[in-house]
Amino acid sequence: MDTVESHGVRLTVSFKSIVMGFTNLERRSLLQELTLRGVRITGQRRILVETIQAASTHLDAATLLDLARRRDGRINRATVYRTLELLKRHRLIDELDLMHLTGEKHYYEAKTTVDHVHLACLRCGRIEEFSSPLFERLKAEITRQNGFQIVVTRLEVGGRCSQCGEKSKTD
Amino acid sequence: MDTVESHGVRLTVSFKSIVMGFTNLERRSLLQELTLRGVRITGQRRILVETIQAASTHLDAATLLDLARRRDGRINRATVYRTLELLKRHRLIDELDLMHLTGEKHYYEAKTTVDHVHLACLRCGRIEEFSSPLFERLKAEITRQNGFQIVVTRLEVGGRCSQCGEKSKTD
DNA sequence: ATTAATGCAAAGGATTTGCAATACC
DNA sequence: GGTATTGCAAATCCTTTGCATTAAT
Repeated sequence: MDTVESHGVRLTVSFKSIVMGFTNLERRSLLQELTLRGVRITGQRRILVETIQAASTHLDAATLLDLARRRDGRINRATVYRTLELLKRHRLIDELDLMHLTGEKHYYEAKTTVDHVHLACLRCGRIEEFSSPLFERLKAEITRQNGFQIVVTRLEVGGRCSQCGEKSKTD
Repeated sequence: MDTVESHGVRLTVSFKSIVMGFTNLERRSLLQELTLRGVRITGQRRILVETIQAASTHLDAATLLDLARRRDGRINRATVYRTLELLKRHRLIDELDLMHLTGEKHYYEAKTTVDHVHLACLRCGRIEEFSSPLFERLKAEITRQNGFQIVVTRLEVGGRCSQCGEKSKTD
């Protein structure tokens, strides 16, 4: 169990045991938390939020728009950006660059209950996720040593994934 | 002494002890390392590189252009971006977002010999730098557990600096 | 003489915005 | 009816590119 505070609302959430990998990380329930915060859920907003929640990869704004339009063709790009802004403001999604592997766009994902690292393979583009108690300890140290109250973290690592590392030995 | 790999070339380079204005992190000598790599140093390139090296803050492209133009008014924006690209390719500078505190631009700094964290105060915009053995341990763990060869890391943390944290108690 | 670096202006990609139209309570 | 959300198109911000010119070896 743990306590999270955001916008003056204090929530108690339970953590599941987490190893690693995109799907194994426990994620926030976006609609539920928006409702708790008294945010109105309109038809389009619901579709966008559900699309992010259901995503099995990190979505950029254009992909999110595409996916959402399969459910409602009227959804506009501006609404996508405005909804992302809303979710960011409420700290329900994280914004990533994924080391700019593909241009300057951003990627989004439902926040996980425990922060995690993104490992971006500079060769094949594969993204791995990794959470670790060491990361939590580092955060605690930052708070303690700098008197810095952490709100959001973003740790991205670029390099060679294990597969590409193997391959390159015979390149 | 340290070993660096870039573009398939492995170099052993010596680091000079450089103390910068904003922290006491030791930074790479950009001109020296470019020379070691056989990169031609033209007049404009020298100015741009020296400007980055001498900077006491994280520079965005527009600011770098401004500063460099005080030394040579002919320097063009395209040259700035091309030089930054060159330095990135050689892993001599790090590219930062600083949590997008001010728009979508990037910030650049001469690489430090030891990776560090950027703490961005979401309230006052202050940037603090922080390096820690725990960060090194986390990196080692990433390599060990995922078989991931780290080339570059970027850890940015957003929140409240100690000053703003104090203030907000009486807001 | 050949190759690399630069200037210029235009294009490009991602995101934001002003305002009118629409949906929600 | 009044407020919040959305569509549309244009604007904006940051970065990149094509091509002609200039500099470097």
